[in-house]
Amino acid sequence: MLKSEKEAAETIGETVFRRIRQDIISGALPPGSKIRLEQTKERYSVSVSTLREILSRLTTENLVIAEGQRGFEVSPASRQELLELADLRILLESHAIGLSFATGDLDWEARIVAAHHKLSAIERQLLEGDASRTVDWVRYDWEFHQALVSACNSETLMATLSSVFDRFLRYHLLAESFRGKPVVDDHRRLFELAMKRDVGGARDILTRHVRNGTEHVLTSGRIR
Amino acid sequence: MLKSEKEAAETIGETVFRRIRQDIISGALPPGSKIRLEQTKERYSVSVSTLREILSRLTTENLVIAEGQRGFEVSPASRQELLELADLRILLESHAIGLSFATGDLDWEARIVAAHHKLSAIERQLLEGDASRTVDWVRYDWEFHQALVSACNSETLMATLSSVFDRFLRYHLLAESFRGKPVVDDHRRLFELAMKRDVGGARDILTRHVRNGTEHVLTSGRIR
DNA sequence: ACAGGCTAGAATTCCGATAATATGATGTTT
DNA sequence: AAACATCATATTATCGGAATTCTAGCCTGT
Repeated sequence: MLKSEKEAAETIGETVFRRIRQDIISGALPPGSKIRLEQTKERYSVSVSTLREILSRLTTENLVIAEGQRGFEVSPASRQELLELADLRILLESHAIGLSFATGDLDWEARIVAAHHKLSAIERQLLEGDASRTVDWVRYDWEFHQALVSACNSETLMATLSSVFDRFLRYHLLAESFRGKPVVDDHRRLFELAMKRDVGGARDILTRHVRNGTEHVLTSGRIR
Repeated sequence: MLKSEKEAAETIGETVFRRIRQDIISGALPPGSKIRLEQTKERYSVSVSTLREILSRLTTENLVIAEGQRGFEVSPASRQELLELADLRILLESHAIGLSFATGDLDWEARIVAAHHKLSAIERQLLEGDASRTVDWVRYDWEFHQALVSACNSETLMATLSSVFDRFLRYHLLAESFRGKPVVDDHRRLFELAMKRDVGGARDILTRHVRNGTEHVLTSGRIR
């Protein structure tokens, strides 16, 4: 988890991988759209081989679909998948919260305090109408939720949750609207409950948080 | 040449992907071992590009690790990961059992009956000492557990569970020994509880089932 | 020993070629 | 007009090889 010194060995594939993944999650590459290799390799300035490598990777976490001899396409968005992801996120994150709250030490608390501080600062700006910070908000939101579970002591759980979270996030970014004050309140409550190590309470808030978010995305009407 | 139709839709990459994945799970490619591209591409008769594509895919589910400019290696096995996988399997499969038991119809019951029939037939042979069937047992075991959750109605959950299951299975195959009668009894109980739609009971058995399996692997002494 | 540099081997990336397949247009039959 | 066959074009899947960069083992001189 310490990634200090030897970060220099970044390969092109790795970099572009993150870029494409980001573009899918953010909606820059819209759901269901065909990914033509010649065209896309220009866009990201990589060769076909490297591009295929990247797209292949993304198929494993279902952000991209590879069909027989028909190439790749961005995984389509469906109401059904959104509901499944919401369910899974609640399951995984609730579990992780239980583990994390039980063993978190002072460093863990500090991470949460810090993450919530940044998050709520951005949220204040958002509520005041400064929409330019939504990109930051997305990152800080994830970092806050990650901080909450960061003491769960299971790489595997964190990785799985992370993938589910990102795929869930894609639907929110497709809906293109910040849910507003209820979200901010949820985060504050989660923060307080974490400090009190109230697992049950946190789980309840989280569950509502995710379900309301899902509802919000669905009623925004951009998902079929 | 004539094209054999059913098989034509499969790409080489797909085929070899499954083969390599299988070889990792079965231990033919041992944990922690370096994967030299030139050498490995011979072994599976594919080009470097295709091989890299495949290995990249496997990194996403943590069966292979790609390190900076240092190539690929089979993900090492650790006591810690085994415990994490066990935990995650219990979490996911218990949840899926809840969903599945609630909505399973007659077809679902039939799938379980069929799967358990096959599984127990193999297990009888195994108990009588016919070790030649372990490969089949592994498949039928998974098919039985899959049948149990097959009515959970969540592709995402099934896919996640499937990956966790396989990675968990790798540890069992490394331990190289069938646990014997307790496993058979667990399966019979799970079968009966499924027919009775007893979610709580099934979850209890499953939890014990997985924990005992983990214990068995750990005491077999092949994992550091 | 050991620091530094050299070198053989690997990995990464790109490119061009080829065969197989899909797509779309065109024309023909019913 | 709908269904079907045929063919040209576009795209994919795969391969082998070349250029570049990085790694790791080895050598050498101190």
